[in-house]
Amino acid sequence: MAGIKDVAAAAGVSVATVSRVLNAHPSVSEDARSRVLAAVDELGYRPNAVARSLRTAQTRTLGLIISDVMNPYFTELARSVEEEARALGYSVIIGNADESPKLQDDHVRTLLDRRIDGLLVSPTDGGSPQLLDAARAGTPTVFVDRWIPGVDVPVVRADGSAAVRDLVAHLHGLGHRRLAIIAGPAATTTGSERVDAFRAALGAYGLELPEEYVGQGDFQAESGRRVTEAFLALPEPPEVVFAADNLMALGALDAIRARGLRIPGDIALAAFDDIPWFVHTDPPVTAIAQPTRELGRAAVRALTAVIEGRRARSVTLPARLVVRRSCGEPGAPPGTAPPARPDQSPTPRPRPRSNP
Amino acid sequence: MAGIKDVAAAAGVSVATVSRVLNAHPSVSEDARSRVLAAVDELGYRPNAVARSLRTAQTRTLGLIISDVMNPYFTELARSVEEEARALGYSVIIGNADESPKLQDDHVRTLLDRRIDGLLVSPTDGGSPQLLDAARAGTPTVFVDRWIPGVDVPVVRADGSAAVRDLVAHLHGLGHRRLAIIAGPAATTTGSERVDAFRAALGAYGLELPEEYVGQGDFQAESGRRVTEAFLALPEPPEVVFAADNLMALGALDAIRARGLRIPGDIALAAFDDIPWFVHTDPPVTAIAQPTRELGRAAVRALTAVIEGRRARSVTLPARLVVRRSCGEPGAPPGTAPPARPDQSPTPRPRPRSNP
DNA sequence: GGGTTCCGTGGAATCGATTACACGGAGGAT
DNA sequence: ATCCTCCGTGTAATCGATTCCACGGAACCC
Repeated sequence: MAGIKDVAAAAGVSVATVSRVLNAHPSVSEDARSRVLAAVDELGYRPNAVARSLRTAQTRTLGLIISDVMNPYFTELARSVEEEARALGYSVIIGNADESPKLQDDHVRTLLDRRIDGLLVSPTDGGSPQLLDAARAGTPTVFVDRWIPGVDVPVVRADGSAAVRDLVAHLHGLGHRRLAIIAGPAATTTGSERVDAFRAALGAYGLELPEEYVGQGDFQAESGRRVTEAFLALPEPPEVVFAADNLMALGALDAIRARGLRIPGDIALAAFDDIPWFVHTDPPVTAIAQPTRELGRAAVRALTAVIEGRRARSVTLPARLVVRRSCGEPGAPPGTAPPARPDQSPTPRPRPRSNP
Repeated sequence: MAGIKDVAAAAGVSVATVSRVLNAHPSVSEDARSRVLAAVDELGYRPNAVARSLRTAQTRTLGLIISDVMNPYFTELARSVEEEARALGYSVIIGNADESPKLQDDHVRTLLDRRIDGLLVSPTDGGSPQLLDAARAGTPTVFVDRWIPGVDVPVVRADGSAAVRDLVAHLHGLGHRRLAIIAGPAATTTGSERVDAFRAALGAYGLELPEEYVGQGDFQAESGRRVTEAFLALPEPPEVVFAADNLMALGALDAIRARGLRIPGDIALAAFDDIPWFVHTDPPVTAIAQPTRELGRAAVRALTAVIEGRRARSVTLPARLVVRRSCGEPGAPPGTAPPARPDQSPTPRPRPRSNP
C-alpha cells in the first residue's frame, strides 16, 4: 500500500509538504497542493491511521462499554452513540460486559491498551477496580444511563421520577391501589432509583409499597417471570406489576399469560424503558420512554468535550410516560401507541407530564 | 504513562530484553525475566497497542459491518462475533450500514484507514465499490449471512431451504393451501434465496406461488405491515403469511391485529429468523431459527484463518424449523419450541389465550 | 539599497514498540 | 589449547505519519 513517501516522490515534494496538504495547513503553495492532491488521487493513497495515532497520541476512537447488548434499550443507545461519534469523526469499539464486573474490567483494560481517546460506560456495578483507576487516572470518561456515586465523572442519564409520578397518577386514576414493582439489581443506580421514585410517587397518593410487593430482579426476562409468579401466588396479589426494565416486563407478561390471566382485565402491566416491541405485544404495553437517541448523542458530546479539554457538565433528560393499553382504558382513549393519533382527551390529565 | 524505556531502566536491561520478555521470546535469562516482570508490575506498565501495531503491521482488530443493528438477529450475530473475537485476542469495530450502500462504503473506508486485520460483512447490496475493491485488493474478508455472488470470498451463512420445506410440510399438513410470502430486497442474497426456497417447497406439494402472493418488503417492520394489508385486501387472501425476516413478521402481526383477525384461527403467520421475542408474542410465532451464535463463531474463525494465511472454506449451517402456535395446532406436535414444555394437548386450545 | 519579515519548503527528530544484527563469553569438540 | 557454536544481551534501524527548526528567497519598510 502506498505511503506518504510514495506520494511525496510522485508529487516531487517532501513528506512534510504532503502532510501539510493533508492536514490543511495554511502555508502550502497552490501549486504544491495541487500536485500533491493529484498524486494522492493517482496512487489511491490513504493515510495510515495507526501511524498518525502514534505520533499525535490520539486515536479518534471511543470505547463504549454496556451491560447487555441484547437488551434493545442498550442496542439503541449503542446505535445512537455510534452515529454521533461517526459524525464527529470518531470510531467506536463496543464492549459487552454482560452484567459482569470482571468482563467489564477486561474490556476497560483492552480499550486502554488501544489508547482510545475516551470511555463511555454504563457500569455494571458499584465500581470495578480497572474502571475506577481509569477514571481517576484521567482517562476521559463519561457515564451513561447508570453511574457510580462518588466518582467525579460527567453522567448522562434520564430522570424517570416525573414519568413515574405520571404513571402512578395514571394507575391511581384507573382505580388501582395495590401496586408492585420488579426491581433491578440494587448495585446499579437505575436499579435503586426506580424503586425509590416509585415508592415516593405512591406516597404522594397515600399508598404504601409493602415489602412483598418489591420483587428482586436482575434486568433479565427470566427474573421478571420468577418475581411475577411470586406476586401472583401472594394471598393478596397486586393489581399492577411495574417492571423496572423491558426484559423483566417481558418475563412478567409470560408469567401472567401462563396463569391464564388477561391484561389489563385481571392484572395491569407497565414497564420502564420503552422499546419498539411494546407496540406489537398484545396488549401494547404502557411504558416509560427514555430519550435514548438524545442520551447517546449527549453522551458522545460530553465525552468529546472532556477529550478536547473543555469541562463537560452532567446531563439529565426527562423520561416520559407513554400510555398504551396494558393498564386499562380510561373513559376516553388515552393511548399514544400507533403513529398519528390525536392525543387530546377532554377528560383530566390531557398530557401526562405534570405531577400532582 | 510509563513506556517500555521506563521499564527497561527500572529493570536495568535494554528495551529489547523487555520486549522479549513481553513477547515470550525464548532467549531471556530467568534472572532478567524476573527483574523485567517486577518492573512491569511496579510501574503498572501496559504496552502501547498503537506502537505495536505500527511496527508489526497488525492491529488485532476486526471490522464488522452489518446492515441493521436494531434487528435482533444482527444484534445476536454481533454479540457472538465479539465474543469469539475476544477469545481469540481480537477487538471488533462495528459499523452499522443501515441498509445503505453509501454508508457501508463509508465504514469500509474508515476501517481500512485504521488498518483492521480483517473485514466481516453482511453486504447491503450487490456490491458497493469500496467493498469490492477491498476484497479484491486482498484485505482478508468474509461474508456472513448475506454475500455477493461472483466475489471470491468465504461465506458463512445458514441454509434455510430444508427448514422452509419443513415449514411448508407443516403448513400443508395443517390444511393450508394458499400461502403467501413477504420477500426481502431482491438485491440481497437472503432476500431472493428465501423466496426461491419457498417456491420450490410449494412446488413439491403441487402448489403455486402466484405473483400476488409475493409481496415486496425491505426487511423493516413497516414494509411487513404494508404488504400484509395488501394481502388481506385481495379478493382471495392467503391463509398463511410467511415473512422473510423477523421485523416484517412483526409488521404483519400488527396488520392482522388491526383488521381484527385472529392468529392462527383466521390467518396463519410464520417468519424467517427466530428471536427471543417470538416466544412472548400472542400467539408465539412459528419461525425458522438460524444458528446465529454458531454463524458468528464460524465467521470469526474463517476470518482469522484468512488473516493468518490459512485458506478458509465457506461454511453453511442448517437452519431449523421451530413450531409454535401461530400456524395452528396439529394433532401431533412436531415442534421443538421452548425448553421442556409438554406441549401435547388432547383438546384444542386448552388455555384461555385468544382475544375476543 | 540594506535590513527585516514572512512564506513555502525540506531535513530530521519523534511517537513506542519490534527485531535484525553484532558481540562477548561460556561451553563443547577436537 | 584452539576453534566453533550457542546463548543472552544491547545497539540501532524500522514502521508511517507529524511537526520543530532552519533556510532561501521574495516582499516590504524606511
